[in-house]
Amino acid sequence: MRKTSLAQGNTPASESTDRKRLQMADIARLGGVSVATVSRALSGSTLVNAETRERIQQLAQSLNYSINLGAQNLRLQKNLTVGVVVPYDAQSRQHISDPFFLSIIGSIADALTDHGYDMLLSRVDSERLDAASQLYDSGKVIGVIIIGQWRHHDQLNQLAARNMPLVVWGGELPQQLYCSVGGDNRNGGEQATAHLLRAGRQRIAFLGDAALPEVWLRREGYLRAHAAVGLTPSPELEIAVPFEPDAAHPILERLCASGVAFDGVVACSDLLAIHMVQALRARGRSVPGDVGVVGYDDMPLAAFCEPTLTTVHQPVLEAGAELVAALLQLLNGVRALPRTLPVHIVVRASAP
Amino acid sequence: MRKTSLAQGNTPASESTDRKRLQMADIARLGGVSVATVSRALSGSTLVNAETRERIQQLAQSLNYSINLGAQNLRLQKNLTVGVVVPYDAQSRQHISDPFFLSIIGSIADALTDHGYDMLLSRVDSERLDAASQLYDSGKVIGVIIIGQWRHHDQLNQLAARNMPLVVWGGELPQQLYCSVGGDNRNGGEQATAHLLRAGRQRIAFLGDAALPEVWLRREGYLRAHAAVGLTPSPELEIAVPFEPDAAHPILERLCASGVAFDGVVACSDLLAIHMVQALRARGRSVPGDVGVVGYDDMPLAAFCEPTLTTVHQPVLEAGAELVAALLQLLNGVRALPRTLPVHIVVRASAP
DNA sequence: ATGAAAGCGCTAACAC
DNA sequence: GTGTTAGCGCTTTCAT
Repeated sequence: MRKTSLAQGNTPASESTDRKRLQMADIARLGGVSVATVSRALSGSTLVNAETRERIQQLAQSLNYSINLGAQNLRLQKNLTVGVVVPYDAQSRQHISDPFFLSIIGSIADALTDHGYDMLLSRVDSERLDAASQLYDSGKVIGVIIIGQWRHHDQLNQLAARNMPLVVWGGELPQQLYCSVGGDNRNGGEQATAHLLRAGRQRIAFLGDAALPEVWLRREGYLRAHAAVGLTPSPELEIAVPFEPDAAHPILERLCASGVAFDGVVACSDLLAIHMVQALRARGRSVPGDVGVVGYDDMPLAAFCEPTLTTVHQPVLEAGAELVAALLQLLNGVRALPRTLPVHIVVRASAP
Repeated sequence: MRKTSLAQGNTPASESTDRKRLQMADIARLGGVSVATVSRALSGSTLVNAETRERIQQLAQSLNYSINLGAQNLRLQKNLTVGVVVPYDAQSRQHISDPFFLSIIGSIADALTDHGYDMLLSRVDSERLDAASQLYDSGKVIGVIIIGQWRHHDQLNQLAARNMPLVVWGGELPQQLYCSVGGDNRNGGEQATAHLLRAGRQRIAFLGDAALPEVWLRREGYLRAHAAVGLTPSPELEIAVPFEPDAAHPILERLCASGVAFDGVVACSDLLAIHMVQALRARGRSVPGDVGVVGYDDMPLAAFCEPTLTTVHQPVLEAGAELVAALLQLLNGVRALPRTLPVHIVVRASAP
């Protein structure tokens, strides 16, 4: 055990060069006071003489000293770091790339910053969402925001049951123990579908993996919109497509080649919509002439694609704010109810 | 001072409900051994009896116990968290929204995850990049990656001088004390400009804020490409435009309305390029007919815009990996040299 | 108004 | 092989 109580000893191992970090004992020595006084001075305590306080603060500042937050947190049992978990697809080891995901991360970062929290960005296997608990159990973060429910509503429920503060971006499901915040997927799916039906389209394909709750809900909207006009869509029009473009593309091409007839498409992301347009045009079918395509998310570039995308707008900025607000509630021991944010269709060229 | 050495006391304040966190003492008590043994067992030490080790590990696992990393880090003087700083524009308080930025965050997240590091995402005022040092001084992170140099090469140099492990995404500048990783901006600007010149365009506008080093370098390429064919671009063709679309748009419109003649545009981001196309078309000028437009970044959607964008491709995935690799080098006490990654133009419809 | 000392949850040197 | 104990950098009670 090293004896030097002052931070003079070279930091061992790992920190190879002499990156000795300044600590309170150093400030105390230099200021000719005790660590206790430094601690009080830096926290602005009135217990310490105003003149001394001032002097110590200056000293610390001039040396770029910052209180070691690890130690402070340990002592104070506090922590201002929130974990934001972005699942990745284990099979494809796909990178975070969907513009919508990235936007929402940005908006969460902003909201957390506004409230003085730090954001620890973490990736976990989408099949093991419960791995997120490690962040919490190890005390690294005080709560977690997970982007998307993926296929594991069950795991999310278990996490919440362990009473880890948790908010999930996704759909509101029956018997849900965790707090979710999400767009109104059912209504979004319905609006998208109804829009196509109103335009006289009859055979509308649905692109998305209904094993994901959000997609499942959109599909319900899709069915409901059909029912509202006395139709039942043919099952062959429901195509299970993952969100990852690379994995999705061949499936879309197969669909176009399959001979299954359709004149409308409801895609569960703008990215899917764009790839669908590509696949269709590659086989000589026009959009929106032969087929009307509606996307989902209204990503920033949706208005600049070719064709400009008709799509269901999700309120990204509000999403970040709401996710964070809900988590803060939980941290205050207040029960946070799931929240469904309104969505609306934006009509552009891909499905006028 | 609370006396209970076992974690039975309710956690005070902030944690309102009884979210008492399990700790080593609890496992020790339940396992009928000392904390030291638990510590050794969980670290897989062979000093402890194999059977006991096994038993303690099971016990901990079954209770979802995870070692408190704050305490462990304090004791071990280690830390596996890297700060990733995304500056924001103070005036506009713009959100992170440029797809290129978001992509690079994603690629850094992946690279850090691959190396077992956590990523703390933090936003700072782009006029106070030196605020990033607080992350380091407070021991929250062991090193920092800053996205972009913005207007403060000087502040970055100061940070590096304090010998904080720092890597910056941006251009390589003379007298640079910090390690930068970036695309070859000079060459990128040159390729973009040369491409337009080759197509017979004569008056080429340059869109970007040359106060930013990366833009400055691209502008050098722009000038060099002109020089190579014996031209000197008119100064009125250099337009100082910020990256933020909302701030940029009016400037672009003013340019189009100004009567300044031009038949080509080199934009410093794809987003700017797209907005430029909009502004031009709004005034009845065609792209690429009347004006050829080249973007920068080759964001994922560049191939799907209208018109599809001719643009300078930046290697995003490689960028994340290189940034992280450089930081790891620094952490190992190895000097990391600035690195300039090759870029190449991708020719699409906006400037064939 | 200031300092000495205990302890936040953990690890490791030193006993036995 | 296991327990006892000191101490990582900080805050706060208690004594002065």
